[in-house]
Amino acid sequence: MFKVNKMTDYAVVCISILSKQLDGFLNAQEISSKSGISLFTVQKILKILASKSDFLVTLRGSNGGYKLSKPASEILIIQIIEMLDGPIKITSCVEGADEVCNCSDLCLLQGNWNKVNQALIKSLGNFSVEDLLHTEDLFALEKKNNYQQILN
Amino acid sequence: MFKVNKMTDYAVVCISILSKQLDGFLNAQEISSKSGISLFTVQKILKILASKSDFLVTLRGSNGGYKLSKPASEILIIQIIEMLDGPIKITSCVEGADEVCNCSDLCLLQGNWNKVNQALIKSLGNFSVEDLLHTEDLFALEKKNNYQQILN
DNA sequence: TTTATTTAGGACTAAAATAGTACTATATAA
DNA sequence: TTATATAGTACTATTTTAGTCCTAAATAAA
Repeated sequence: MFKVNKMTDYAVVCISILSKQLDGFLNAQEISSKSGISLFTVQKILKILASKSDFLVTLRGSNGGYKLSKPASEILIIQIIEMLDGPIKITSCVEGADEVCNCSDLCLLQGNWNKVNQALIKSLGNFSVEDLLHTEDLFALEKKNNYQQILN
Repeated sequence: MFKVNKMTDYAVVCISILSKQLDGFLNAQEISSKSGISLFTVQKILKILASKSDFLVTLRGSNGGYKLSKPASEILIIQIIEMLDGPIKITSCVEGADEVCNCSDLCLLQGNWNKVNQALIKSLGNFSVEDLLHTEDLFALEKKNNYQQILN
């Protein structure tokens, strides 16, 4: 199925919990308790985010843990997907894909999935973690984030 | 990684080969030869498409095979993805997903991935198989297919 | 300085999804 | 009647993802 992995889903949950913590650090155990996600999984995800992102501050030792250095509105869903799921490449025919296209030079479509891929990246780029915390009118959201900037 | 399966990719190749055949049927063996995709795989994909789609005509027996009943410009990529990959559900938290959300009532985001999912579906809905056969300017393509119909 | 605490990094195992192959039944044209 | 080609389904192998665990390093408090 066409989907991101569960880690990405969990990551968004962890980040939204952190976004509600305004002072001090939250440790992995606390995030696990608040989210219902297993401690092992929370640790794994936060380790990856801490090493790859620029929005997570960590502190070891007593009273240590994690905190955000940016508001949830500035953390994009697509960043999280790329950190936990790798780059967005809808098929192996997309430009820059690691694998060699199975159809080699017989493939009629070489490179053209790239158009679809670019459209998906643009779409995903419209959503921040904050956007997932509230139910808003979809059209209003897209118009605000996307259509205006492209058409102006 | 966030991607559709290889079957979808192969399917688009098969359909584009069929779209170039204006008269009569092409059988699985011929499509396999023209595409470089293994015969088993071609057979598997065309069987699925034939049973689920409304654009593929089949004929058994000598000189049988497959032909399209629609031009490639009327066959959408999203239809192929849904036939071979199942419905597009970016995470298990999306409305109508089979699985129960792992975070249960602790999940802050219940249902809100749906916004992202709808945006992806809208994006994918802009592309036909025909669109993948030619290299066009992406902006022109999106403007033609999408923005006008939404903003008018 | 020592100890308890907490993250960092990596390795390993289990589970799930995908890809690939094969077999039998059915339909069709020659 | 026979050769041909798809339909439907089942099975196996491979790959990917999810989940668990272990040791090292850093930090704060005792």
